[in-house]
Amino acid sequence: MGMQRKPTSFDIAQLAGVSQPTVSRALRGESGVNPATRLRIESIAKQLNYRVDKAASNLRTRHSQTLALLFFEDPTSDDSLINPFFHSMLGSIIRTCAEHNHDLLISFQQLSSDWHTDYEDARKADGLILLGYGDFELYRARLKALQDAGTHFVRWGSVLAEGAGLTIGCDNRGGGGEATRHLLGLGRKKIAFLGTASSHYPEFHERYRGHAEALAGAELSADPALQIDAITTEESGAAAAQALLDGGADFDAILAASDLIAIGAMRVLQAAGKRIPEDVSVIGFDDIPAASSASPPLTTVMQDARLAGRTLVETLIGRIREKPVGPALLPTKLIVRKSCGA
Amino acid sequence: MGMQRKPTSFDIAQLAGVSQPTVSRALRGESGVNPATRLRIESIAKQLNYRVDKAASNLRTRHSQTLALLFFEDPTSDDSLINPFFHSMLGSIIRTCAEHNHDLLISFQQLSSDWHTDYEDARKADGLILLGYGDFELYRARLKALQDAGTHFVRWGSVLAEGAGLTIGCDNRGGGGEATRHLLGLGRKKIAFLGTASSHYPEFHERYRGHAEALAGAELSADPALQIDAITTEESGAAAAQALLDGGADFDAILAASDLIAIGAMRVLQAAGKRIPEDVSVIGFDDIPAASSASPPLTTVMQDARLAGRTLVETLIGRIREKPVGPALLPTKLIVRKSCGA
DNA sequence: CAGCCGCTCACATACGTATTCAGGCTCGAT
DNA sequence: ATCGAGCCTGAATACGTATGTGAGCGGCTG
Repeated sequence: MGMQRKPTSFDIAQLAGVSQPTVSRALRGESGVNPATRLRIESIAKQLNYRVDKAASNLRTRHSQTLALLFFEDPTSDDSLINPFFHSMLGSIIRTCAEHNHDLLISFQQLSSDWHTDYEDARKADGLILLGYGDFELYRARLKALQDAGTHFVRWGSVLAEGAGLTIGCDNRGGGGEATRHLLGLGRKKIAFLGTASSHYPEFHERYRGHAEALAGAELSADPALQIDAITTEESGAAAAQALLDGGADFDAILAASDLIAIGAMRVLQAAGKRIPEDVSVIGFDDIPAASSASPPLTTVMQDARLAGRTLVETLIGRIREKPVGPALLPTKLIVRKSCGA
Repeated sequence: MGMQRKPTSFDIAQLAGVSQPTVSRALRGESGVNPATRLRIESIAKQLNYRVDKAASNLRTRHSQTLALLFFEDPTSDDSLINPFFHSMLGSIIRTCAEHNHDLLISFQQLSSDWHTDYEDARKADGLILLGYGDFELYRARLKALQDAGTHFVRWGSVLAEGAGLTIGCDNRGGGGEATRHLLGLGRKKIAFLGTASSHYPEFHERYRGHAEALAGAELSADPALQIDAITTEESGAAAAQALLDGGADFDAILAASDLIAIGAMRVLQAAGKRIPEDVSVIGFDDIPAASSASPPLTTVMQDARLAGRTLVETLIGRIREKPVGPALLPTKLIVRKSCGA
């Protein structure tokens, strides 16, 4: 009842009439412990509500059974916090960690901080999951440093872009291509792409590349005037759409590099009197929850966030255990809703 | 470059020509260390990329500088994962933890598991943050056990409902009242309440109570036929609205116990040909992101999720440090949008 | 009967840090 | 020169667990 000292394996040992190492072995299910002894120890442990002291255990074993999830963020947005696409991934990561008996630490990181040494070096975690969009060139050096330090980590991003570390990502190129072919199939020929196409943003870059390849496959070519930079926020999408309108170029469809961009763009287009999908077909990317409740409901290239989270965790754990693991390219799926006019 | 052993405070001591305790003192900023010595030690530490071993430090100090965030969930929903209202709270919790130099563990919990002994007893965390809706009666015994065990914890919930532990919550009663008075002010008199009003769900119960009190203040009384149970999902809201329609009772407004309920209900009402807000005014609760992008944009009672997260963390840390902290009742704010017809 | 093996267990120790205690040093005052 | 008062520092130790090593014991083989 009162503020007793937390029971230790020594306490149990004494009560069970054995030594502390035997308690440790028994509770960890090691073989070579007499079944009767084990049972006695387990019973006493349960009765005392004993828990292995994680700190002591970590110190002795030199690992923590803990993964750290690091979100990288724009220092600018102090409010939106987590990109909605990562929300469902987060849930899946949490679940998968629990399945594998790992704890999960979570934190935000500025690209500029010295996160690359803060977790595994301090033995807070056995491995790192890196999440977040942002200028890839800012990561590159850090990733290299991480790898040189022998840190275990996986990241969500562009699998094709060369770069240090184990990367899990979806088939951005294939997804971009499929979306564009769908628009072409609807008879659209002047397709704008909203999203930064620079290689500094490899995922968007690949989506754009798939888009351009699909155009080429239809004997068309990507019009530079129809590509407008945007990062993955509604505001940026709205700004891009406005820029597109202001530019005066003719277009009958939009492929947005993310759903947030698409939603922001639709808002601006509708405010400008464009009907969706009659005047302009719109397709997004990600399939965040807001996509299906947008008006009109947004056709989009789905990334399987649940599979993504699971793959990240299991790949990381595999790597920690020195198993042979490699990067993974996850499939995308076109979800057809009203916004493209199918 | 290679797989060197991780440097320890002994390594630094040797290089600096001092003893290990001096290194520990210097790096922890303890007073009573010669400034020159301290500088030398700090320089060597930085050069070796030294990090204090958290496991050893935790073992020695007997605390972990870590908080654990426990989400309680319906075992049923394996997909939606986290209630959207908690998303922004999560971001704020992560940030506030970082500000106070605490790490954050996060996990999902089934109400039935033995979570109440898994974290602080194992010294994984110094304190617990409990989040989640659910039948309060299922918590009650566990909370009592937690408190009896001397565990440090705070929970988000109904501040008014008696129960063990330190609770932070918003003014559900006041918010419910304000929403209903607003509807009355618009001339609505037959206001339905969608949400479980039972005391098993204290937060909804209080919102309902505020609603009923506001009606009483206008010489009206709450019609039992206009209260329909619902939990905080869109599906449940849709089902409740359908039940309301099927029940045949006349109504000209809806106060939903959460935004998700409101959004689900609006969908059903609109499908049934009701115009919002012309035929039915709708007000939600929470102000999740989807509220402002619903059609029509949803009037709602905002809970300040950012303040909530910050308050939870700071209260918990205060409690861990044995400072005088108490429960907190956070203010709500009515956000008027189109759905109520103001 | 000697030697061996398998089964259980206890002894000793290591993990890396933080903290208590005591001692050496410098400096100024007498 | 002596002494006390700080100021720094080092030696010793504890935190609780996991693991390498070896001991006792009974049974078995040759």
